[in-house]
Amino acid sequence: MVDNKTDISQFLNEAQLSAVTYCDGPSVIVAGAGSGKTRVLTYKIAYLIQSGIPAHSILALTFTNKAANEMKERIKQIVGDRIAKYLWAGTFHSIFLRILQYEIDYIGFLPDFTIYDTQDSKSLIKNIIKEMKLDDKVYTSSGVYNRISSMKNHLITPADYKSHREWLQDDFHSGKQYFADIFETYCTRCHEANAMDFDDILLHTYTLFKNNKDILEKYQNRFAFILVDEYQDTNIAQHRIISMLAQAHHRIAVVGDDAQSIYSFRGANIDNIIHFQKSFEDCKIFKLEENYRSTQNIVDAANSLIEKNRFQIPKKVYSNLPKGEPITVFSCFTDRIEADVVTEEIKKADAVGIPYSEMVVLYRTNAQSRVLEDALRNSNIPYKIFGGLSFYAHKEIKDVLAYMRLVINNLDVESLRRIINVPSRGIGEKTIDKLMTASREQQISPLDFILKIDNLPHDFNAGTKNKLKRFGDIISSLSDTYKNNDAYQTAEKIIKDSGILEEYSSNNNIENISKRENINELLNAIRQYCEQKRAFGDDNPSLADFLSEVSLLTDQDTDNEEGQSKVTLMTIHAAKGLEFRYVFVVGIEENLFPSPMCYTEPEIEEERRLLYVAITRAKERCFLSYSKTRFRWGSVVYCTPSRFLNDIDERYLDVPTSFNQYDSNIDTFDSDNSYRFPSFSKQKTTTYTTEAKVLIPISETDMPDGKAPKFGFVAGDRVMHATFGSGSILEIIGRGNDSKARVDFDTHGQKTLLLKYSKLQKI
DNA sequence: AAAGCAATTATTTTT
DNA sequence: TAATTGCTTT
Ligand SMILES: Nc1ncnc2c1ncn2[C@@H]1O[C@H](COP(=O)(O)OP(=O)(O)OP(=O)(O)O)[C@@H](O)[C@H]1O
Repeated sequence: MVDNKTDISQFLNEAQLSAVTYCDGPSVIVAGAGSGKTRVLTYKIAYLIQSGIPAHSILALTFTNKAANEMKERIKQIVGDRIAKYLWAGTFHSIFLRILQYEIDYIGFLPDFTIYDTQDSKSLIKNIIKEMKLDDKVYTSSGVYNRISSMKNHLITPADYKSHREWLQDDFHSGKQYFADIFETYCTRCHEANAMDFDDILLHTYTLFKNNKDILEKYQNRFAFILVDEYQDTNIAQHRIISMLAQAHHRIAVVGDDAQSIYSFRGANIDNIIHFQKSFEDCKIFKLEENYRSTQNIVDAANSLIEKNRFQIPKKVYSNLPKGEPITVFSCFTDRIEADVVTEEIKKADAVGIPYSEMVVLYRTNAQSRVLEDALRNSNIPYKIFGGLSFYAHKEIKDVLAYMRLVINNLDVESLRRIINVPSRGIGEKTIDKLMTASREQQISPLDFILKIDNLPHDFNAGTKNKLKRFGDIISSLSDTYKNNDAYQTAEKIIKDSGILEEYSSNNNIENISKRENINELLNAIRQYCEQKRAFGDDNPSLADFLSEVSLLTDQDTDNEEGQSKVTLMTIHAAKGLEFRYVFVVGIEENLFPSPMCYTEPEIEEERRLLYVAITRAKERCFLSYSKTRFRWGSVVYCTPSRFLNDIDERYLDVPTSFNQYDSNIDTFDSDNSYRFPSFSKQKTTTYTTEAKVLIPISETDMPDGKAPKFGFVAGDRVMHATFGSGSILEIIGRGNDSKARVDFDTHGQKTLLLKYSKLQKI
């Protein structure tokens, strides 16, 4: 190795090094968790650059943008900043979007097309179903959306669909004969609105390459080497595009682990990696067997779990790290106690010097985060949550973004629908429906119709017409602003002229303040974006670019590492590829994990893989817990331990002393469940019940009934309510979180209000 | 057209 | 529980 180059062999074991240096043809690494697959990919890129392949000729596809950036950072350290900068690294969606935007002349869309998110798509589908006067119980927007998405991920167009007799017959027999028509209309409408959904990004890339040989050749030549991480979670469309690109030179390296395939619900196809050899017959297969991440106990426990899957590529994974602690299992009486137990363990870990940022709590569904948050907050433990309601999912932010999208792309019907009456302009449902029909008759966009309304036939009354025209004027003048200004200036004017900020400035209640803060935060993000772009030499950062970046953010991408060290809360899906010293997996119960939506064996096996992924995120310690009761959909439900707990070899589990009087009761609920965890004979399990809670600090709200008068109101207090105005409290009904107040309002009479919602203020 | 209120009903993971 | 839908009143 030339001495001015970092010798990368020092960072790799033998097997890894041979995978890195093999460049004569296609290669695939199928290896277990923590064996260094991502590491191999990273160093392989560095190796390629060191061997003289320019960074701008290397395409690296990762599962999140964050992973791409981390990879880039590491490569910069090895080969230097200036070279690594030009590497093509990102998610499938973000890279392909860039290509589509660049090849805009060939894809039949106009520049600055909109990306519809799931909500937009579902809303469009809902409107189509309504227009076609179909039963929305038979055709649910989610059901239709999922089916359309699945079709697109299999590269099936409406025309293809309609030529498949079998599918049409199946639809007919299941009473959904109009699905094909909805599918077709949906695609037409998206195109008319100059919009693409997530799946279209892949689909249109595929068609672009398929229909334009010269363009395909251009990218085949540009990408002299292609590398893909997490290949087990690619779908058919992605696999086909990658195959096309690599067809010319066969310089492709993919890595993955079939045991970690957890995204089949959005089209991921495990066969892509299992049968990679079919697409590239000369492909070389590498195996990595040593896990560098986790202790032996964690690796062995995970292996014993995944062994129970019938469909898998058998593989060895071992660890040479210390044996470590066994995996601890907690049995808890309620979900709240479970959260307290986890909180306690987090405190203990903190006390022995584990930083919060090295701890993660993983769960199956986002809804489970609530109890955990409460427990952590009560103990003043800093935490951050991924997923669920992200910043960009807030109503006020989505509204502002919709304005931006409409201003950028005047054809974007979904955005127009969303904000034509936000803030309230007296344009209601009837008017919108009429506008849609009329504009479709004229074959122009609704906005265009409004702008030309004086010269077009219509039956709006003068008042409504003026309201529409005023809205049209706002948008068209903002569109002019957009053409001549940068992202920040445009955004600022949109927020002002749309009237959104004003709407939330009318009164200073807590919600309005937080909405204003959010809007300002959005402005800040845009300003930062502009500064960043300018630093990279882009003089005129456009709002459109900001929007497309934002629409393809993954949950992990929204992490900003500044500030204090925090415990992470996320779903297992979101934790893909990450690692933490301490991992807590909660809610390992039947009807939750595995999800009650899974019936078939392949579905159950995917859930098992999900637990495998969860456990293998842990470096040092892993805690699994389940609860015997859980608060769900407003009532208490009884739960039994997940069958997966029985799949893990006892030898690697630490299940401390059992005592628990509740077992006998609860067991009667599921006497037919042969998998039941506490059922295996001398299995010892600690159940944390309220009685056992001496071990656990009892929070104020968890006390049986001595709940503090949480809201601090007593009869006789004078109070103020946002809508009813001032009044006097007549009595307080109940205690604690669910207490109500009967209030005699000066102008609105008597009302009974739940204190936790009513936001009463003492005056 | 909009706001307020009562009734209903859904239950997973995400680019 | 929370979000949505449908109904009633202004
Ligand atoms: N040869 C090695 N020497 C030291 N550490 C290593 C080596 N190989 C991998 N590691 C470390 O092991 C951990 C797991 O590596 P990596 O994330 O690349 O594995 P992976 O196979 O991609 O895992 P997963 O499939 O779970 O995402 C990382 O912390 C990495 O730094």
